[in-house]
Amino acid sequence: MARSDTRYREAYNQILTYCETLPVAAPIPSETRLSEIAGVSRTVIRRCLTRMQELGLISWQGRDKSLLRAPQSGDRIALPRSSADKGDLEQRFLDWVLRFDVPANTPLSIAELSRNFDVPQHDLREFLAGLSRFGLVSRRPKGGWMLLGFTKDFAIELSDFRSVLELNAVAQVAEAPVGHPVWAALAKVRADHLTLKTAMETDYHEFSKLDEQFHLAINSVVKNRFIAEFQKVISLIFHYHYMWDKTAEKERNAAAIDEHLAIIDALEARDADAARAAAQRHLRTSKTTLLSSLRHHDLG
Amino acid sequence: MARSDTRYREAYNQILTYCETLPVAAPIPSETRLSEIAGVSRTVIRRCLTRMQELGLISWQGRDKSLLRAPQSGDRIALPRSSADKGDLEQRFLDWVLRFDVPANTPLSIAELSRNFDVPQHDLREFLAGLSRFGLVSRRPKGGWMLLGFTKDFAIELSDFRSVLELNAVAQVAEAPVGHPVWAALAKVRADHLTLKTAMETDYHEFSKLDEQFHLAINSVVKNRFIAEFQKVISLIFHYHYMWDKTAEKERNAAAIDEHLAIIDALEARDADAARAAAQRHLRTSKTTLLSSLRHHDLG
DNA sequence: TATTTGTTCATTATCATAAAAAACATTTGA
DNA sequence: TCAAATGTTTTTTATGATAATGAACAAATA
Repeated sequence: MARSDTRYREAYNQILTYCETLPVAAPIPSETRLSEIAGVSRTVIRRCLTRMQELGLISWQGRDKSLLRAPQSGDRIALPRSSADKGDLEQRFLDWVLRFDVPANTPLSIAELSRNFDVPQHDLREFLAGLSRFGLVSRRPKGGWMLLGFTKDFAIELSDFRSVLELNAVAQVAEAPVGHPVWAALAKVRADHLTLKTAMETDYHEFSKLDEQFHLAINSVVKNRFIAEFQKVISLIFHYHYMWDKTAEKERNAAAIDEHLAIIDALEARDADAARAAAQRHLRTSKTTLLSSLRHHDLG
Repeated sequence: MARSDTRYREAYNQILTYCETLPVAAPIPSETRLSEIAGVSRTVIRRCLTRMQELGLISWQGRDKSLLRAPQSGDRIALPRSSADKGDLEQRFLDWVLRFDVPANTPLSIAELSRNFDVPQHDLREFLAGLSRFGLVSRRPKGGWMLLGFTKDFAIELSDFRSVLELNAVAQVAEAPVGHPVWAALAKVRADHLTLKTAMETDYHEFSKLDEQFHLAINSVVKNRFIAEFQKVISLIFHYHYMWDKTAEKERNAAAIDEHLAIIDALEARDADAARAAAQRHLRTSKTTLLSSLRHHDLG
């Protein structure tokens, strides 16, 4: 069959809502005007008008259209149960991969994913095509898709790439002018880190959020669509791995807090070299953690 | 309708080719074995065998299959005219965008592109979905796609990102061990640069190739799938823009040669700081050139 | 002459479905 | 008997056809 008429249904209800604001017998705006109101083409509007005429809601002859009676809830048209949000797909997909430890080189079934995520097959294909640009999935020779990550090589390369991006960000922060919002953000981050440090014994698992907050602040100075796109994926992957890897979590987090603070210290002192060195130390730790979390998976 | 049977047709011909190596009356291998030979599933193989039986090429009963006569060219099955190569699409698309100066914010018609590039609509959608990860295209609110690049902002961000990647590469080259192949490559690049320099008056347009060669050599030390993926797109874009922007080409190229040589000098001296500084100078020139070529387009 | 509607044409999103793959069950013969 | 082959069923994928939508143009109105 052909495409769904969801657009028409939504437009129809929207036009009804608009008509509710009109008094009975009021003239109805032009088709072009209505199409602007509903954000659809005139074709759809004419379909709406036809139905309204059939229901006796309006009179319509040439360019004379007027409301015959106030629309009622029964006049509305049912919307097909909307499938799950498409924009959310990335998060849910990575969540699935990491939470269930989907191993590298797993064949991905579009049909199955489509069912599980409640998303049309072609949307999934589009999504996977996007991920293949990040080297996370690829097409298989006999058709279908395959999950490539998370091998050791993948983790190493991802970490290295992240380092390149973050060191660049740190360098830019060090050169940010005094009034730049990043300084306020970092001051807040520092305070939150110190607060958590005093309550470390009990709240150490809260660190995950702080980590995100810290890296977000640092990277906020970099206004670059390419970097931003990658950061999204990178931070998701690191974030999830930290979440699920529970070995020595408290010690790990305590160390990370100190590393973060060292970076902030150097930045606030406008010491670019020291900041770079501190960031390098921190990124090396991160890399080690990510790799060891993979090793656990391999063994388990 | 449904998917094409190209796979079957190709497999069939391939099996025929295999059978040509067999003597008449020879037994034919198992279905599983044949499926390995042709690289398809048993379903396809059985379809092939059925046809071969119908043509009287083989006898087939249960697991007894044997060749009745040598296959002839007339036994082969016609292949549908294969549409243009899919892997080549990226190059051709960028070529089209840059060669015809498709302006930013142009709506892209899948139908039209599909005709022009001789590629199924589905494949184009997948391709564009991939590009949207690079911020080159995006989906439009009312459906369809739109070309976003090449605005000034896009060029700036692309250049900046390229700088981040290349400076990282240069730093890694500076630390490469003596026996690393990059040194031989750079020596060759240096020699080629010097050769061109002497013939600059007439052959200055040959520089484009050298530029590619130079940046390829530098980036070859970076083994990283993410960076590699981006470099592909970046180098294509820079490459094409240089090709089409003819203003002051000779002077531009002469200056670039000296900049390249300065970088190589510093690298061979293992002076990382000097190499970084030289690379930064060169990248700044590149950025300026890219931006000015955009400005010309805006005016023309 | 600027809007509005009527009409036609082009494009997109979506689905049904044949082709292909994969999984499972049965048979065969050493 | 059991591994390998075939027979059968189920699942998945790729892809053309097509209704829904958008867009362009022509005619009409006021």
